[in-house]
Amino acid sequence: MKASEIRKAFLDFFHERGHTIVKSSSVIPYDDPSLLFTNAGMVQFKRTFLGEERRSYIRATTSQKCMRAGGKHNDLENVGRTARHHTFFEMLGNFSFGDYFKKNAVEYAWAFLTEVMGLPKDKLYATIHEGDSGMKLGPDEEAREYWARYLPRERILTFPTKDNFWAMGDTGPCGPCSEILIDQGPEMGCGSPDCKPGCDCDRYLELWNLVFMQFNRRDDGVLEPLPKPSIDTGMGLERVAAVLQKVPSNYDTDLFTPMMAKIEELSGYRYGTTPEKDVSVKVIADHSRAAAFLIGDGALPSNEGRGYVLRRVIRRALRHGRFLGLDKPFLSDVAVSVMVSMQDAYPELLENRSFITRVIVNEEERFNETLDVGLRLLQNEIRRIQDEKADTIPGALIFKLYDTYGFPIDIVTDMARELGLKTDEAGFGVLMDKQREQSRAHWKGSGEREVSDVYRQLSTRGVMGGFVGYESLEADSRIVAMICGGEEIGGAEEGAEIELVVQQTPFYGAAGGQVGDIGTISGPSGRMAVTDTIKLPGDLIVHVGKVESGSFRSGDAVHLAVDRRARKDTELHHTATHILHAVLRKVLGDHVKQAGSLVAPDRLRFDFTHFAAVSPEELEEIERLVNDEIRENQPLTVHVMDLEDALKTGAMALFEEKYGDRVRMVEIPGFSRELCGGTHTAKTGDLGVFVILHETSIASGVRRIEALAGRHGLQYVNRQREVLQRAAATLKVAPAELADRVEKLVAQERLLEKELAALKASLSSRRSADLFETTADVKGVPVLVATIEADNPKVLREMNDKFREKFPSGVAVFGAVSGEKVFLLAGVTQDLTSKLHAGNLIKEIVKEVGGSGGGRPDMAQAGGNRPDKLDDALALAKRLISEKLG
RNA sequence: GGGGAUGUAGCUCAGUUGGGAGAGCGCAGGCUUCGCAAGUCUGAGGCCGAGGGUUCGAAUCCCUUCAUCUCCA
Repeated sequence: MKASEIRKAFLDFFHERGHTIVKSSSVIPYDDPSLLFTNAGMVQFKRTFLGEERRSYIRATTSQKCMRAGGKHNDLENVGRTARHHTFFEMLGNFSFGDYFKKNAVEYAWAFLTEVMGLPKDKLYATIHEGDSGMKLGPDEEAREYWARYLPRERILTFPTKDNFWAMGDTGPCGPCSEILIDQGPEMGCGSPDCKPGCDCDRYLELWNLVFMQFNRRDDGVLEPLPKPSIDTGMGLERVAAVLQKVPSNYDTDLFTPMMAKIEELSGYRYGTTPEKDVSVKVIADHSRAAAFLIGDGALPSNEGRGYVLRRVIRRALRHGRFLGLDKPFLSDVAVSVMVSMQDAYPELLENRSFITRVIVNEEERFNETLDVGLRLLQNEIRRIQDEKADTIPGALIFKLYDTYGFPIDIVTDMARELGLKTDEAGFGVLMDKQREQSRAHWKGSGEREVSDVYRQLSTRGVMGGFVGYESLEADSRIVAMICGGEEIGGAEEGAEIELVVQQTPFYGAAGGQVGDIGTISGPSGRMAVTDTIKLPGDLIVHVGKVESGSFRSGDAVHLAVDRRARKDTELHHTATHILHAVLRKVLGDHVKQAGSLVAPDRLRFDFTHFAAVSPEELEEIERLVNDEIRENQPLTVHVMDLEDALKTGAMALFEEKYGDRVRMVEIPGFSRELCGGTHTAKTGDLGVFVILHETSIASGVRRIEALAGRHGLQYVNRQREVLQRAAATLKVAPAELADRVEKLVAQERLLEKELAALKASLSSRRSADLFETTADVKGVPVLVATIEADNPKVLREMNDKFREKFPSGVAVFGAVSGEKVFLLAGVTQDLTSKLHAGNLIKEIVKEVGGSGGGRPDMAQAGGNRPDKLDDALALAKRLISEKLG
């Protein structure tokens, strides 16, 4: 049975049993900063399980894209070395949100595995939680009884908390779980005499984990039963496929063979001939899948967070490619085979083909740069080691190369072997462990987003403000909650800064780049200025502001009025953003994708993926095309429809948006279709004008355009004109001639500067010539000690230079007064420094003027703050010089 | 989240108890050449990432911050 058939059979099976088939969410969980990646099927339902979000269904089934790299679940280094470890994988799951519980979960799982998949009943085992005295829990007898309907009791095993109890965090939903294992026979096992279910080897393979979400763990650790227990299950597609296709490793399933074949083709290596090289093939196959999916879902290689994991995955694959003798860019080719083999289930990959391959190729090039830098350092160090007649590359060096410069260890060992050197890998290991230890010690846990408890409780209570702001900018409603300083309050007086939730509101809560509305809320006895509106998970719209006059009480009837002008200006910029997005794709190419956006009343900012700077010509064309579209004055239409239907129309959907089942599609007929929850103008002509302010780089592969529309656009143009007119008026020319005139002036100025410099030079050389006339002869050495005019030390240095030009051998001491400060400089030509050290000399004489200084033997500077004593200092200099030269 | 490293001319980099901002390549011009390459001479080009502090004086020391690279979690 092909993996794609298994995936489909699973979803169909649960669909027939009343489950809604839900699309896999992005592997990047944009609305959950506590998670690096989606690592299980339940991630997209987390808030539903917590009761903070309601869905239109109570049973769901998914095939979820998942990623695990690092952390407790998966060590990157294991990937490729075992039959089961992956970075990217697909998780099949069925979910019940307070609907069915253990009985059906067990029944469904059993029926699917034995009847649909046709697995042998006598080879299956089930495990249950054995209980935990610490949690005051007995064995999960309920689950045992349901399993006993299908399995003999000796094949129902009990496992302790660490294996069979699941929790989302230290507090919150948790419960026992139950796993289904299959005995694949002794030939798949480790051969150990005490091999039994639970053994780490592949004989008794864990197939499916059923989580019985039964309790809520309170802050004090007490487990209280949930009123509506839920079900969350997960079965790795790669595993089931391996079992059903009767192959020893996930890598032998049809999920991986296309990539494996591609790697064989590119490298000429035959899989199965050398165990170490097989590992490399598997690593590349796995990582190319992960890279393709991550980039497809909007991740880009970077130096932190998710992007860094992506970068590492790509680089690991490249390194393993090297082991197979692949030295030219190859990974994008393998990634294409991922896209092709996955096109039925995930067509979006192939649609993004040019973008994904480009990102990978780009990263291959950057990696080569990293290698070059490391290689240069390594070669320098090796030369030093050989000079010192040592024979070992120290662990500290290997560590530094790896830790600081990202230079792979295996390249170091390779080079060492070629040169007959040893490598201190033990020393490296020690430092590596230390680094790990240090990081772990400082680990403060994942930073769960600060949605304060108050709001969590509110959404649990079912409080959510309905949004009516698409149709109207004013509404009457009632206060359902007031919050101040993170606490729910019953009322607030004048001057209080509060947050307010009402039953329905015309205020748009910041989302999708569009900023929150401002405006006023008036009640029976008070008025509040709303300075921001935010939207929290669970569609909770919160008005932030200050009570301007009077007071408010929870439950008050209120009138809400959005600031019209600000909202209208914001809408212009939002519509402008859509037009810009479409135009960018037209001018620059389909690889352009929104990577961030800010829509404010006074400006818009649009970040997008693109690999080069946008040329001035392109920018001009972009600006022109946007304005053309504005003049078309097309009406915008908004359709509310099912997500699936919307996607079928080819509407643009963004990575970072989490869409509900019903979405708004904003359309400019024949020009742009985007899924968007924001607010827009009625017609494109409302924008009036569109002006690009500038285009910059914000990260590798990501560009940013800032622009203005409407009255702010006009204002900007006006301001430019004012500047132009002012400048033109100052120069008394017509604006059109300004540029020419400025160029002329600059040329003239340069000329004048040169003349001035020449004049100054001749003047000072005449002065210095006069000055140098006063040079004394001390024991045959020209010595000049003089006060000159200078307002900075640089003049003294120049004077010293001139002195040296005139006297190839000599001593000069210059002093100057500038305000409250004194500058001193002593110059001694090289041939005399053995007799007289300029630094020592200056240190002596500067004491007279109350300062300090120093320098080299041939040149030293100092400064003090007693100008009246300068003559004393110079007199001292003369004495000292005579002494030294004598 | 924790560590390490790097920001100096258009590019690649050097810059030694804190004491004149440099090299190579590239660029412009002169010489040479029928022309080009090469050679040679001359020249332009730097808030030494940003902001504070210490100091007579900071590219250099201290603090803060930004960007980039990299390892660990």
